[in-house]
Amino acid sequence: MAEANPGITPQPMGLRSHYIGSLPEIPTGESVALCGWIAHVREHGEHLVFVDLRDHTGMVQCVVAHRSQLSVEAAARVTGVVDRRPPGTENPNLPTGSIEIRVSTLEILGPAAPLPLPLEDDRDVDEYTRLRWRYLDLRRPRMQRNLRARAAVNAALRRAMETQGFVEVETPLLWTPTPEGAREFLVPSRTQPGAFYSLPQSPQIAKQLLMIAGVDRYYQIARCLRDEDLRADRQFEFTQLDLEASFVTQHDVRRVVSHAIQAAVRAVRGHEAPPIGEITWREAMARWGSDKPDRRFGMELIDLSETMRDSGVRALSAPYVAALVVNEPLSRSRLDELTKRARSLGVQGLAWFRVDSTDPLAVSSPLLRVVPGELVASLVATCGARAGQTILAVADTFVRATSTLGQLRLELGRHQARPEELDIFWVTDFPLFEGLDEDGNPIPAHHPFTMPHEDDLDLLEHEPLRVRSQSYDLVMNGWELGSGSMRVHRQDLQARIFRILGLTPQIAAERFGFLLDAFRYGAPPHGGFAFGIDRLVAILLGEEAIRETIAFPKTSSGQDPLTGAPKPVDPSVLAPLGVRVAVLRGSTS
RNA sequence: GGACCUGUGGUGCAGCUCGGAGUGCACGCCGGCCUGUCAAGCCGGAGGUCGCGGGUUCAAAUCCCGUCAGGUCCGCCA
Repeated sequence: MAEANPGITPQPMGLRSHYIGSLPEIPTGESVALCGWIAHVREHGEHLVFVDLRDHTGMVQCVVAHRSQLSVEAAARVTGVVDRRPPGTENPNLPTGSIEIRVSTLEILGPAAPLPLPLEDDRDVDEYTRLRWRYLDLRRPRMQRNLRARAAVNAALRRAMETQGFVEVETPLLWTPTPEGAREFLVPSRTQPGAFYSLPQSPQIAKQLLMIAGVDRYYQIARCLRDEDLRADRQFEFTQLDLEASFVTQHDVRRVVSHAIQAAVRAVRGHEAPPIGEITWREAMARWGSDKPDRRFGMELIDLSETMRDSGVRALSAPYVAALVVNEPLSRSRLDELTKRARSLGVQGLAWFRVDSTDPLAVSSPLLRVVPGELVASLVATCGARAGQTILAVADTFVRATSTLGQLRLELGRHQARPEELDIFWVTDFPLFEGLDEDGNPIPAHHPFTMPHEDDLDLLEHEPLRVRSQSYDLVMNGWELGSGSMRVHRQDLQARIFRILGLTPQIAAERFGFLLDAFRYGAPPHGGFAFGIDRLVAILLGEEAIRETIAFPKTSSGQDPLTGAPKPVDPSVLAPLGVRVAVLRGSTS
């Protein structure tokens, strides 16, 4: 995988004269003082002991001529002389493999008890154990690489934003509850007992106020907090590069973001990023069944709506019919599993046609009784399916049919993606709303401050689901890296959208009155973006979970095995906050 | 809220289908030997509430129910 931070070795100070990574460049015979941790000890009797000393820049073999009490992972300081290794004993697997340190002193600065987990990079260790002893887990070279790669990305992003004229402004962590959107973490107020701050899901509203304040170009490496269930790519708290600019178009915003992403790729990978492409939301859904498609492998969906129109086949009659060709003859039991999976994703069923041979056309399918032969033939032809392949088809609404097959496509084909390949592109023209809630009100696809497409403004009241938005996502290797939009900056339009969302003027004023107020005083047109740094770093490093890029992450149930957080607190602590715990356990509703 | 996988000396696993003594492997740890190894090697040793609770059975790591924890996914994530 990529080497993070190649070649950067800090100036030594304090107890050390050199970092281990710089040793190959210094002349033999030079005296050095090295500090680090004892990685391995190899004893050959009393008068020859090899000690591998490791710091974050590398590892070197130290030759000790007398036995002493040594424990693995003790913090140690070695003084001695750099020496060429005797011929035949060089280790080509180590950058320092042609030299060794002839040790004059070896001090144990911090002895180490036997370790509760192995520190070799390639050893699997249970996640709980890793997090329980995170400070040891982080000592592993891979985690050191990850932390340092993340620091390099942060630095590169700051540089990229500064050179593009953006101003870093910090916004409050103690913010006001905004009940739209993600579930929020609440913080009880001591000075106003019974009232609560909330931790921000993002600095969205704050940065819009900064635009009204005349900041013009804002950015921040911002911590965001959302009290939603955790995933491999989601933690309660995560970090975004957040930015916003005034008097700009979405193309300006996207150009700024592209520069930042390219700087981050350079910082970690040491090479240029591939060109950043662009597709519409509709195309992403139609071809890959996802608004964040992984395009590093094929298996594109096929539109069978025309082929099946007026066919009279009930199982394949719906507004939209999508198909996916799998490059193997799936077994009956596998197809049953896939059908179950498709149902669990919310569709009625999964149709399948297995092409057993092409000449003569022999197809297996439970639908052969109801689908005429010529229709089967044209269906197979439309899909371009060959002998030995299986066609999966779903008939439903456009979104349900494509996203169900898109999920199956991922599960069946993801292994084909080359992990080191980077595929980065914009997804544009999202719908403004993604459906209706139980009261029949539209649900914002992005957030309620997103500017509708100018051409679709007339549809807002009567056909809200057809309204496109001026929003754009950035997708990288099948992960949603971030999203942004042009914002509503006019009070009348914002009030209109709140009304369409079903918020009465009273409620809108209560929750967002301060924002609507601000729009009355010369709000500039503005737009911005935010993308997840945890995810960006994970992708650039080839890690599959953002936990690997975070120093102290939580488990999937939101706990921290190292500190034991979250913990109950004493009622005497809660009383001044105006808080009393009513339900200790067994209930979350 | 739901689905699936996992839980066995400090670590990683096998054993579980077909119930029969805590049986096995690798790493680590402790002791001994060893002057050119490099994930050193050789010899010896210690170390277990088979996650927890209940049930079935003459007998449970193994079968059943519940529960807790870790992971992945669905819902959720403006």
